[in-house]
Amino acid sequence: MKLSNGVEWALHCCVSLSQSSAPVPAARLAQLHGIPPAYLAKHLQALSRAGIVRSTPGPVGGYAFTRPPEQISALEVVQAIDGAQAAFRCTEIRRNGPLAVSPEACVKKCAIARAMAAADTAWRAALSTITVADLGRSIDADSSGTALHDVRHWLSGPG
Amino acid sequence: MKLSNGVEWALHCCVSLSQSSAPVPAARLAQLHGIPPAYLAKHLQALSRAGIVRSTPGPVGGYAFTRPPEQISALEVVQAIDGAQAAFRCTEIRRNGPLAVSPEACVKKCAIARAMAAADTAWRAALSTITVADLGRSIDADSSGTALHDVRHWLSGPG
DNA sequence: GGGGCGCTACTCGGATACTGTATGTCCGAGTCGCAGCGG
DNA sequence: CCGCTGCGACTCGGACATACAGTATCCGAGTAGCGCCCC
Repeated sequence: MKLSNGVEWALHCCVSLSQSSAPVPAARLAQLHGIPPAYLAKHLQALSRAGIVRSTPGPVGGYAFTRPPEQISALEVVQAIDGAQAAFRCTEIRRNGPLAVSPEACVKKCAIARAMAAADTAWRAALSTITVADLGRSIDADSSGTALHDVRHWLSGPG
Repeated sequence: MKLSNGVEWALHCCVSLSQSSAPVPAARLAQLHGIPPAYLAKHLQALSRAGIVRSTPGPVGGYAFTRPPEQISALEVVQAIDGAQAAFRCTEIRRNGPLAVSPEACVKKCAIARAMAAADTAWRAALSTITVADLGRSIDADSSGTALHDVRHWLSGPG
């Protein structure tokens, strides 16, 4: 099991975006984080499709939030990039082999799928309690309150 | 993010193994679940390397538990197949770009990595509370108490 | 008849191809700002 | 001097290659049981 690399990029970009009221181009976000611009654009498109950010074309365009960062959970960002489906997918092997379970008895998910689903729910619940604004505050605290200011200043500077 | 298919196979095989005191060959487990024998063998090797099962070569050989199923958690099985490392891996992009964080300030994991690690811990905690014996009991309850008996009987039957 | 030995069949284990997803890149469609021109 | 128009540059968006991990398979090494032969 491996989480797409774009998840990390998207979360960092969301924190950066929360520091700018004006739209920020994908290339500028990529430059800020030192990552491939074209590939980051692909992931930002996913955020756009998920309704987390809104894209604006044209010279002063870019990406901006559709809502305040307090209303955007880390779970939303992760699901936008990685998909909402659970990591574990039951292929119903209980219906195979000499002791196959009858289809009528399979209306209920099998115990193994239930256990994995419960773990998945716990994972998503943990992510849903954290907002982009929380992440920004934590990062700011780690840097003694300079990180967010620097980002804000850099984003407002010359392109 | 996608969990290997072998996780499902391994969990089902563990429940089946818990019903046999004698070693069970990989081919027989594959037949019971209707899955590719050669590929299942690969995953059983992983369980063996993790110390969950013990392999015995020879005509009456096969795989058997090293401990009672009450002492084997679903987390152990999942980690044996999928690896113990977390799904999210921080690539430290905060150290890139024009606002790179100094290496001395990176002794602490960044807030985003901490958030993802917390979610991962919740996921693993949920899995660690469930044992192979629990899974067997749940499956048995779903089938009104016939499933485990059938497996036990089938495994003791002719090969 | 009993013990030793060789053979056979069965098991696991790792090395070897193949497929699908994640990664990375590119170019085209659309849009806004700005400069130039006319009134 | 003001408004309109055309151009240009910049933006996103999806379509196109590549690398790696999961999937699937095979054959060789090792072991235990069984039958046979010898004593």
